[in-house]
Amino acid sequence: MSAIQSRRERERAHRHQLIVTAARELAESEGWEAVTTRRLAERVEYSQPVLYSHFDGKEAIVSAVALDGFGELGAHLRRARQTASGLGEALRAVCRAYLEFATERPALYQAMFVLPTDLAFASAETPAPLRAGFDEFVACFSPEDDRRELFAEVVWSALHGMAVLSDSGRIPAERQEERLELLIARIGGGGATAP
Amino acid sequence: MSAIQSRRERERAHRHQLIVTAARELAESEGWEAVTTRRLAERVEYSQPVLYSHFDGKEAIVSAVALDGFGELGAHLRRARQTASGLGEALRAVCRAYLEFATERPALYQAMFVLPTDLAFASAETPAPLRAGFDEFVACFSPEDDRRELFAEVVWSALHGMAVLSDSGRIPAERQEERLELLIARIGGGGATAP
DNA sequence: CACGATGTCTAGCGTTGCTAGGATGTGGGC
DNA sequence: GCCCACATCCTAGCAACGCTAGACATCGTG
Repeated sequence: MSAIQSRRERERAHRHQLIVTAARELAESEGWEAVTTRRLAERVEYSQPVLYSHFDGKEAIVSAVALDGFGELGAHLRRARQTASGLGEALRAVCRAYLEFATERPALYQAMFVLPTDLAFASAETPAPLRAGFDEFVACFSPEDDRRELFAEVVWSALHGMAVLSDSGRIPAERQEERLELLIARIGGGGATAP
Repeated sequence: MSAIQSRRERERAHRHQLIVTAARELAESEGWEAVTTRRLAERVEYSQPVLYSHFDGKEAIVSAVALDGFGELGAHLRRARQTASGLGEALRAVCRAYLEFATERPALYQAMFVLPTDLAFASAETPAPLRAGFDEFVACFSPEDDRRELFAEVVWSALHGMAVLSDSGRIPAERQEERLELLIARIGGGGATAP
C-alpha cells in the first residue's frame, strides 16, 4: 500500500462525495427531474463515464444521497429528543423535528422515501443510518412496553403520510400543526404503555 | 349534431378508455416504468400520435388512470362503511378497506399518490371523485365533532404512510394488521369527539 | 366522380441512461 | 534518464424515451 495509492484513494473518496453533494444540490435547487447524468457530470467537471466508475447507475447515486439523508435525519431527531425532558416531550420534539426535516429538505426527503433506490431495509444487513432514525422514535416510548416498536411504526407512518400528502397538496399544509398535536395526544399522551 | 358525428364521439370516448385501461393493465402487470408511449400504442393497436390526440402527454394518461382509481377507491370505502354498524365499526371497516385497496392494486395506488400527476387537489374545482374517498373517512366521525375533518386527515395520513412504507419494505408488512388495530384503538375508539 | 376535411401513420427531433474503445499521462523497473 | 505498462479519463455512439411535423389515406359531401 504505497503512499501514492492511498492518495489516489483519498482523491477517489473525495470525488465520490463531490458527486453526491452535487446531485443533492442540483435536486434541491431544481428538483430531481433536473438531475441528469450529463448535467451532473458537467457540474462536477468530469465526463459522464466517471460517474459510472463510482456508482452502478443513476439509481445508486440517488441511493447515496438518500443514505446521507438518513444520517442527517437520525442526527436531527436525536438532537431534538435529547433537548427534551420526559418521554412525552421527547415524542413531541422528535415528531416536530421529523416534519421540519421533511418540509425544509423536500428533495432530500424524496430521495429517501419516494424515489426508487437500491437501499435494503427490512433485510438483516440494513445499514446503520437507516435504523438510527427509526430508533429515535422507538426511544420515545417506555422500554418496558413491548409494543414500543409498533408504536414507533405507526407514528412514523403517520408522519410520513402527513409530510407527503401535505407536500403534494392533498391535505392543507396550514393545518399540519393541528394534525401533529392530535397525533401526539392520541398516540403518545395518556399512557403509551396502555394495552 | 349528425348521427355520424355522435358515432365518432362514441368511438373516441371508447378509445379514450381503451388507452386508460391499457395503461393501467400494463402498469399493474409490469410496473409503471414499463409503461412507455410506444408500448402503450402497440398495446391499443394504434400509433403513438393518437395517444397525444387524446391526452396532453404521458403524465395526463397517468392522471386519467389515477382518476379512475379515485372513483373506485371511493366506491370501495363507501361499500365498506355501509356494511358496518356504528361509527367505531365503520372506521375499522373503512381503514381496512383502504389498506386492502392499496396492497391489492399497488400500481393503481402509485398513480394516485406517488407518481407526479396533473390532478388539482386542494383547489376549489377539485374533481368530485377526489373528495369522495376522503369524505368516507370524515363520515366515520361524529357530525357534532367540529374536528372530524382533522381526524380524517390524520387517519388518512397514517394509512397512506403504512401502505407506502410497508410496500417499499421500510416497515415489516406482516405487522400491518397490528398497526391498523393500534391506530384505530388510539384514534377512533374511546370518544373520537374527545377534545 | 371529384373535392375537402378528418383522422392516422411514418419518420424524425432532442434528450435520456449507459458503454465501448481510443487517447493521455503518470509511476515503477532497468 | 528512458521506456514500457498500467490506470485514468474522454470522445463518440447506442438504444430507448417523450413528443411532433408533415405526408398519406380514408370517408362523407356536393
